[in-house]
Amino acid sequence: METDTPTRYRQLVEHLRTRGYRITPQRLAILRVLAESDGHPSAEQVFEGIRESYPTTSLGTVYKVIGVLREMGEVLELGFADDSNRYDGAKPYPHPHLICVRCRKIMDPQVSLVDDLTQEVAERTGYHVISHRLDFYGFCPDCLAEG
Amino acid sequence: METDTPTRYRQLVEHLRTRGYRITPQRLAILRVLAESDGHPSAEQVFEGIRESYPTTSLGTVYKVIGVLREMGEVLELGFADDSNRYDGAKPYPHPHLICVRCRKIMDPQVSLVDDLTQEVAERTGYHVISHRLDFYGFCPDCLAEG
DNA sequence: ATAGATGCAAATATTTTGCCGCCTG
DNA sequence: CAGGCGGCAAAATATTTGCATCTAT
Repeated sequence: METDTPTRYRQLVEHLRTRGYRITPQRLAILRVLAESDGHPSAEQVFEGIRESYPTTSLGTVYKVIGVLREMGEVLELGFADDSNRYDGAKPYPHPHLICVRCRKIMDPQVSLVDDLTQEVAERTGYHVISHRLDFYGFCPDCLAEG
Repeated sequence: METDTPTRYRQLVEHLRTRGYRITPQRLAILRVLAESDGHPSAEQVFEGIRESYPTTSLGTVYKVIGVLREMGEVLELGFADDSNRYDGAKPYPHPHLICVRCRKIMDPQVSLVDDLTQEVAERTGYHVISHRLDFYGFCPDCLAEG
């Protein structure tokens, strides 16, 4: 049910190639970070993660590649009012997020009621619901322990 | 259970006064727009709404007043990745939103399962959940009819 | 060989901040 | 009348775009 990191990485490369995009070292480095990250990195964080393996890549290129992946539906973009955008290339479909207000960690909770809630919204309003963005804010167990 | 517009307007004025903030014509105009709007206006839209009644107010002042209200918890800020931020001064507590992807209208669906979902998230993760942001995207009935 | 990608820098858009004169309390 | 507030403009931040050069195919 969960796609593992190496598989997801190869998947992303393959999808780009299939669509006729060129496979460059910069793109491979960016794809690896996006496939590996479970922490929902910002563009800046992807950029940092690439400096180690491929130091000459520019931030502009990171944005351009993310833009392509976003249009392809291979990356989920999470916008925040205060922070910069965060990206999820591991699970690019809508799913709930749980954000620690203290350490800013973002995790994916496993929940069963999402479909029920979505259906309730659709039935009560007459909308044709096609997507969602469900964020919960709170304190993670680690931060609760630390006080 | 719903606070009507005039009541909410007086409430906002009173809350500002109580906290020691000065009541100026500009602030009254901004508060009226925020209390009246059910459409979740942007700062720019609040600014436009004020030009009619109080043409000399500046956009900077709109941002400053919204900033004060946000810190007081009297306005809910909704950030979007692509769009500018939207503000809800009528119901400044967390609640689900339903956003039409065609006409960009934002409405508040009436749902019962939100608390259940929140509790499920908390129980399954050990987080202490304190807030949420629940957005559903789709086509509103009007846009469905128009094709 | 060539269309497309990179890198750099300038442009854009939104929100925040600084400062001075004015008005509320 | 004193300190907060409004208006204006500059600054700060995040992202997009333009263009010359380079490279994957």
